[in-house]
Amino acid sequence: MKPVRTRFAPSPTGFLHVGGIRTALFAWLVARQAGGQFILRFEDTDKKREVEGAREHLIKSLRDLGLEYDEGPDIGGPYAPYTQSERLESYQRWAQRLIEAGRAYADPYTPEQVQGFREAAQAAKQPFLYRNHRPENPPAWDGSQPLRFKAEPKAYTRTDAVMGELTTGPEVIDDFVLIKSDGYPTYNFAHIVDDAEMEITHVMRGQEFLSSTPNYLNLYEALGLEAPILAHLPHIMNEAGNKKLGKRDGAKDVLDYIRDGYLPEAMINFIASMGWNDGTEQEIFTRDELIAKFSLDHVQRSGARFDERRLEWMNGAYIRELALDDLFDRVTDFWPPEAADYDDDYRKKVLGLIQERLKFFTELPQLTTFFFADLPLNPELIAGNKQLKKFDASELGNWLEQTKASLLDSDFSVGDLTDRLNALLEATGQKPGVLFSLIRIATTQAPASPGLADTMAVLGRDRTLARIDAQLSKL
RNA sequence: GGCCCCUUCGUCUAGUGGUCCAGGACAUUUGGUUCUCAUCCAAAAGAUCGCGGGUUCGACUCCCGCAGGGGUCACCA
Repeated sequence: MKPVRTRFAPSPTGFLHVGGIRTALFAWLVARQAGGQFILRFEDTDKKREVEGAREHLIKSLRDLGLEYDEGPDIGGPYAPYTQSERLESYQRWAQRLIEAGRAYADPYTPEQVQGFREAAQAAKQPFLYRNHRPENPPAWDGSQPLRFKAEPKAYTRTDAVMGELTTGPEVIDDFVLIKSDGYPTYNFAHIVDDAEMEITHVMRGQEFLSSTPNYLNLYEALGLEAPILAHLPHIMNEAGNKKLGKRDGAKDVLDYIRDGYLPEAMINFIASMGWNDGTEQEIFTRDELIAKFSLDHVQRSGARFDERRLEWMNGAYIRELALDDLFDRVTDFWPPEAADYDDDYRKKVLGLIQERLKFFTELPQLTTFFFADLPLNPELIAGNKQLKKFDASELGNWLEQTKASLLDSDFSVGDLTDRLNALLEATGQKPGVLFSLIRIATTQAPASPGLADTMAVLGRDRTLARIDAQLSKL
């Protein structure tokens, strides 16, 4: 049996959003599961649309998400080059065969003429078919005109690895352009040649190619090639669910998610779960589990909406499972500037306290700044607290004084702090909802914070007492 | 407009003729976990399985029609 070889073949026209990365992911999973190869190929046959820096960006996206490829433009491989603009002789060679077999011909019309045909068809509410205008005696192809495929329209019934059995009639088969007048092949031609030469066994691509597939099948036959296994993936829709996710309406670059502190493994898990599941109730899959359990025939046929809240939940779930040291290494670039003055040991203690609250890393500053710097006193925290606003300043001040007195000779271990806090409850006769709220606000000035004793233990005696004093002076 | 594909809780989905008056997860709501936020635990609410016909003893599951949505009809991929 032939080794499984899959490819991801983007055009360097921009960044990768979740839809694009999912296509890459599924292809990667199929290859890894079979112990085969995953290949990156650049389809840069439209020079007008090319975007500067897109290649590097695409490569970085795959790398950062851990979708390593075995052959590609930057690392080479046995079928190099992996960039279509460097493979022009191949396309010429295959095109020549087609011409000799009478299956390709020069398009004698001007673009305006073809556009005229198209508009006429549109006006008549008919689909446009170039072959209705197929020239009887086309000129010899000299490279200055587009080279067109001479199709042999027929019906097809084929099996798609995801969509199942698909049927179309001859009316969808047309004479499409093989090689453009600028000398570059079209996607339609180039991908077929490349996939064949690179011995690709499975083609994963978006559903938008479903309707052109019969044309490709016709070309495979003309070329004497066997078509690879085809898998058309349903679209990922935008949040409103009314169209396929696209860069135009705000689809985010996957690298932006990484920059915001989403974990690659969570991204991968989440993206895989849009349109695929293993038939059980499992939601969280490690990379290795995905590789082991993935199957194209469990891929959904309908489109899925992209729900960022679910991604947040999953990322938080992954963060919680991380060993503290691992998490610490990953958040290096996300600390608030105030943290610069503190050593790793202190930061790690802080991180340990907020780990279960963190959904993505850019939240780190809002969750931790008060551990590193004194926040300005916020009177609203007390005035807006439904438990505390009932009491007047002298009562609150009195409790804070008692707290201070008790804390003075604490060793500030979590255990001792807890004991003293509990004793304070007795001494003041107040409920934790009142006393602890007051102390928590005084010592953090933050709307939310980890447990009181834990927080004070990390803050330490000097800072805790100073903050209580500060609160006292402003009651 | 032609052709193709799709259609289960708000969202992601399980479900391949009976075990489904439909299960899980996210989100939402409520309660508990000595304060807040979060975690965790428990619970609630949430889908007449797009609609209408068949087939069958029996259909979310099979067939037909319709509707809605998406895609495609480029010298873009």
